Amino acid sequence: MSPPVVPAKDGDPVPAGIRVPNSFRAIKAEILKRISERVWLPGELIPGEEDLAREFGCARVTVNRALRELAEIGLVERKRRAGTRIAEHPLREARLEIPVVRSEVEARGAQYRFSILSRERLEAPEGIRARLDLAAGTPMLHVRCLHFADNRPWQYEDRWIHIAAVPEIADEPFERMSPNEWLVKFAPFSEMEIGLSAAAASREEATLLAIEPGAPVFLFERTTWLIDQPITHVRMLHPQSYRMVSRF
Amino acid sequence: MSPPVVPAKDGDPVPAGIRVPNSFRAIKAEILKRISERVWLPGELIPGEEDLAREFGCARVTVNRALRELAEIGLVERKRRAGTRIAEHPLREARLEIPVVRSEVEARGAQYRFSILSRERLEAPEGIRARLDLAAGTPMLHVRCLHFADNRPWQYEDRWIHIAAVPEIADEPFERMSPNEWLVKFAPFSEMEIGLSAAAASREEATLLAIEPGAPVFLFERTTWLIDQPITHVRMLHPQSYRMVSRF
DNA sequence: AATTACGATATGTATGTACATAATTGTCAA
DNA sequence: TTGACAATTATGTACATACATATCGTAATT
Repeated sequence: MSPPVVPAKDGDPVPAGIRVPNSFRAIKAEILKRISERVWLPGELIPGEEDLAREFGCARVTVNRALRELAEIGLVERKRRAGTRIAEHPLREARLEIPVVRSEVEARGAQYRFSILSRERLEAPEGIRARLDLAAGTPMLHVRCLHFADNRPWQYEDRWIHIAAVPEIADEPFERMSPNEWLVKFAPFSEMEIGLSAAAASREEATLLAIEPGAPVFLFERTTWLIDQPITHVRMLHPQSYRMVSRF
Repeated sequence: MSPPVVPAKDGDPVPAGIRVPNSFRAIKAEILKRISERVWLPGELIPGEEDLAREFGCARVTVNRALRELAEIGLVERKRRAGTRIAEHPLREARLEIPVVRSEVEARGAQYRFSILSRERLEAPEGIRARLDLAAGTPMLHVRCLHFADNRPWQYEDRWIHIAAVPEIADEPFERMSPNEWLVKFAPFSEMEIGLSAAAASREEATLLAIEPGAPVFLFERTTWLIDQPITHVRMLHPQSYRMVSRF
């Protein structure tokens, strides 16, 4: 079923006052419904904006917005001349919240504490520089930090910060706030790349995390930029017991 | 610096033809720039849409769209009456694409192949039942499957399917399509829970993935529901070389 | 003092219109 | 057959305008 969302007349200038607000949401919902009820099958071309607008009794722009937002979450695919079609592989995406370590630990009812292992200004190694697209000799801050939950190692953090992008950090001692928290608070970013993988703990990492060398660790890497200015690259290592969860 | 994005006259009906397209992107960029250059600091209230529209020489709706999209990625916070302010804690979330194994392998330029290790109808063990919230005795389909990239083991999949939720699957031999692909194609879901962790390969898993027992593996678990009907629970095991990436 | 009512205000959304842009299709010529 | 080039078309975006809605401050009421 698909009753017109708006009972408006057809093409005449609407006499102001009978507009139905929020209809782009209603249209979004209706389209979603048609997808889930298999009225429109994956891969199928759906009617054009003009047609849908006529069917729903609303403006084309309104349909446009509904479809645009559905395209954003990957449920439909749109191409100019070609039209809109239901995504073949509803390329679903999970939303992973990027947590502040402290909140994450505290959310589990554990006591949070961190300790700075090292903090030095130096040039980043080739690999890091390449990832951040920075020239040799760029001054960077290297901070290594251990996070605890109830005094048990929770995360080992190895971070490189592009000082020029966050000049205030040069004098930050990280006594009260971990680098993680500091950056979240004072260094906004617009782009981010994350990588998730499993790895075997090196001898040093194993010692720090109080596990056996070679034991599996969960590796979470993150690089962030503001516009195109690299900010920081961080490797976060968790012992095997860690589990990242997301539901939606 | 902030030259007006559009050189349009002030308030008179624009004589059609001198509009600047894409200006909402330009405005977005300009605002991002001001954030990154700390013209506007975190927590600060920025001018209203009306003001910005006047400054940029464009329509309020255009500024609205720019700001709306910035709010979507969490860089600014907007409240009616209260105005727009730069986000204090750009509490961001990463979007992890949930791929179809085959596409994922092929996207890396490798050749995809899978093989079914086992396929049996039986009752699920307690742990799985609990996770899916199903009663003892519920008939389920248990499928174990190995996915290859260029003939090297890529993923070991251990899946439980709630037959009542997807009755058509009872007779599916998975000869041409892997369970993963079949479900993606024919079993829509509305809710999903994913878990990411690192683990040590058991002897059996190690044999299947052609790695050493105890070697680190990347474990990706997923449970899906349609409304509140459980569909499937799957454990996907990747050898250490696997890396899940997301950028935006 | 606490509660309620109300007006002011910034953002939110809908509409008709106009033009922009990408991609497909058809046409014609080499 | 092929390559170049238009014509076509669906989506993409801009704008002026109008109304919707949430929420803050303030004034009136309890």
